[in-house]
Amino acid sequence: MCDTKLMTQRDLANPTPSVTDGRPADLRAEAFQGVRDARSRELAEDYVELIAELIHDHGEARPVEIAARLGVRPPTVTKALDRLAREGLITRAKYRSVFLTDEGRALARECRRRHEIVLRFLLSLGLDAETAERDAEGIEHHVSERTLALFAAYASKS
Amino acid sequence: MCDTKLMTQRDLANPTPSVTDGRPADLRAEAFQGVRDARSRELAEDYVELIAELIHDHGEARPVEIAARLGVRPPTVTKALDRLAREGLITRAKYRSVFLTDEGRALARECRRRHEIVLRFLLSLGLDAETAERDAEGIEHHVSERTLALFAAYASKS
DNA sequence: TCTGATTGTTAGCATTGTCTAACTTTATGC
DNA sequence: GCATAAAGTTAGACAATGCTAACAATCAGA
Ligand SMILES: [Mn+2]
Ligand SMILES: [Mn+2]
Ligand SMILES: [Mn+2]
Ligand SMILES: [Mn+2]
Repeated sequence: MCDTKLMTQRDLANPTPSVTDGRPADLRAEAFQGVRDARSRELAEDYVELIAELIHDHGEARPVEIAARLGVRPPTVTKALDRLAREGLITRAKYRSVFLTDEGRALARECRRRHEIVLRFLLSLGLDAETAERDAEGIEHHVSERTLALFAAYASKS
Repeated sequence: MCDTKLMTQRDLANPTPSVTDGRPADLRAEAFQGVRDARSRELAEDYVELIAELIHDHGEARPVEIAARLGVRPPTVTKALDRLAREGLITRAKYRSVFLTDEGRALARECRRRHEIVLRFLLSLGLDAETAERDAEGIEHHVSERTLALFAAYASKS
């Protein structure tokens, strides 16, 4: 009943399938896949970057401090650190502080570099420091090397 | 045994607790919380933006097409659409195409606007179209209104 | 050296977001 | 109109990411 104006399938059989605004749907899908990949790396990136920073500034990285900086609860950190250890980015012993592996250190350096380029770029655009830091924290995980190069060029030339 | 050089807790009691590079840890945590919030909205944003686009271009939004564009499997779309319906962003009936609610339409418009500003900005910086589209797809979810304004200004003035 | 405070882990729960396999419904083409 | 193809859903698995409550280990101070 009540067959109002519900459209049925294949209502408007499109002669040019899977193309929108010039780009094939394939490429769109690839873009989305890339974003999903980046999202899956975000957490590890923020953790190793923060751990490196804590080690640099305080000599060590303690879970309680990581939790405070990230704004999450300690058990969340425990679980995340277990994952990072499984992925070979950190080493740790129960109830001790956290260490970066060579791989973790390399990733941390890369993340820090990206973070700083993005942050400096936003600041050089005229953004206030707090908003810049907030936006950079999210954007940093989604900028390609190519974009990063343009950001760096703009920031240094301004 | 083997008590090598493992540091113990409170090794370097820091006199200035919870401050790094000038900003209180609180603000850092807020930034991370903001990124987590943004991440939790990403999926809904991409879906409603895509649904609006499909309705505009093809007259309707079918799950199979959504799946193809996003590069995910149909059951993933079914589940996601159920969530969107629960959140009041879309309406749908089994085996039928998807419709946006007023709220969904408003969100879609907002997302499209952000997407386009970010995209145009990246292009005006000199980025190639494909990379720009890829980066914009991720960045769009992490730009504040303030940053967006600067992006728009830069793009129009270049 | 106790002992209380702090730190960290474990257990268990919820949600999200992805998949495959199997099934159902709808559409298409003869 | 039926048979097959296409689209969509359901069921069930799994990993990630968060939480609280409860317990365990460590540290720090008297
Ligand atoms: Mn970040
Ligand atoms: Mn960062
Ligand atoms: Mn997007
Ligand atoms: Mn988008």
